[in-house]
Amino acid sequence: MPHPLGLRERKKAQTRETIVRCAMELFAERGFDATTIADIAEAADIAPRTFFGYFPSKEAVVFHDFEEMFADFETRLRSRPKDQTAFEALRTWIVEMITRVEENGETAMEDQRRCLIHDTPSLDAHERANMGRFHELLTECVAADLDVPADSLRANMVAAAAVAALESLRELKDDDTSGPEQAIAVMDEVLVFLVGGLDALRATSEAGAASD
Amino acid sequence: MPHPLGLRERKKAQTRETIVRCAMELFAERGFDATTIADIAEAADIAPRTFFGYFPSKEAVVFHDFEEMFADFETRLRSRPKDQTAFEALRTWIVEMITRVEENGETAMEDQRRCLIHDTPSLDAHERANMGRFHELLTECVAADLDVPADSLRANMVAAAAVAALESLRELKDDDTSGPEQAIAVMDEVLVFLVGGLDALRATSEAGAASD
DNA sequence: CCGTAATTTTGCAGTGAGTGTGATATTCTG
DNA sequence: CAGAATATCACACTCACTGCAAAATTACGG
Repeated sequence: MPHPLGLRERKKAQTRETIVRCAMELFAERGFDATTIADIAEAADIAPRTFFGYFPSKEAVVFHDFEEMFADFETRLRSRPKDQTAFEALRTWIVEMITRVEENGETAMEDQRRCLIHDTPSLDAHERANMGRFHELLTECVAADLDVPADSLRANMVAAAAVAALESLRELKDDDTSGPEQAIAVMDEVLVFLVGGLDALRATSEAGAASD
Repeated sequence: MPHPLGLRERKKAQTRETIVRCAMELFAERGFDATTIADIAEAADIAPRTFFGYFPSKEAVVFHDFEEMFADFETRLRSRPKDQTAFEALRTWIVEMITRVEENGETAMEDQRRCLIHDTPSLDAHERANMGRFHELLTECVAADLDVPADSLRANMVAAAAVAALESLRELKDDDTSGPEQAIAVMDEVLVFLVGGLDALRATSEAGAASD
């Protein structure tokens, strides 16, 4: 048993990577909309029909690692120790994510991808849908932390601010030498904001209850 | 001069309304994806090609009033009195919007539209892109209010929470007899949260500056 | 090493959104 | 009512994406 995976699995993984690499190169060269499936297939040396055996749509190539990433986050979030808040879990995860990207020297690639997404409307919409999933998941867990219903406004706001910070981190990264330090600083700032806001809400609701 | 608008303009407006009405009926009956442009064209008694003279895409029909709405909000926001915050302008606008919809008895139609958007991925993505425009605009104006750069984290968070409230309002509306009162209550809660959060940030930055 | 079953790749035909173009019909202007 | 402006339409096209069945590839038992 010399191989951890059979020939089939290895070839599939390899083809998938080839598709991603070729597609991203073409997108960078001539833009997302100006690149056809046929172009990608030719560059990756596969039949156009085969592309759809690997990805359900052209957009999916750009977000090829999202499902994995999201699943990882969800697992960590749901299996976090009882004394850890959802926000803390998010912070830890983000720091690890950034560290990993920098270790692998993928910063340039990530930047390029962000630009592509930013100036292609259909990709931008897709990205927002992805962020929406983060938002939903976070709302649910934040609600549990705060011991309020999952559709409550404050859980929703807290999650929204956290997601905003996440987006803000992406834009910040190409500014200068980032490292995880800046991310930590940002998340700390968010935490102060959220705790302050929640305290204020608690204060007014207590005052309201006292005056009743 | 018996007519405020020429025959042409009137006919165009009428056709546009017919398209919207027919399309929304079909969407409600058989779903968005199961309805083709050809179906809509037949129902509205126009040529399929003519549809695209009125709307750039099938999705655009569902959001037929967004551009107008957004432009209205932007105007109000940018021309608001100097002593009014962006958040106050948002609150006023929302209350007017809700009041108008209820006066016209369009609540049922709005609900139906929300459902359609919610369970059609492509529409959901489009909706999120629209909300993104609100977010950007609000971020810019909130930043001006707070006297911080437009790409600063706190302006972004404040705007994100405000947008979250906006979304939260839509889901809340079909619960029971809503009226503008609930919207006002929600916005007040958001305001408490935001002010509390911002105060906390100010407090820590002052403490940090003092300890330096 | 070989046959066969499982799986992957591929070609082909088709649906549906959206665009460019030029002809035809309608409305506006003088 | 003639002619300019504009709206509608038919036609042909590109491209994303799907279903299907044949062909190629890989895995496995003997």
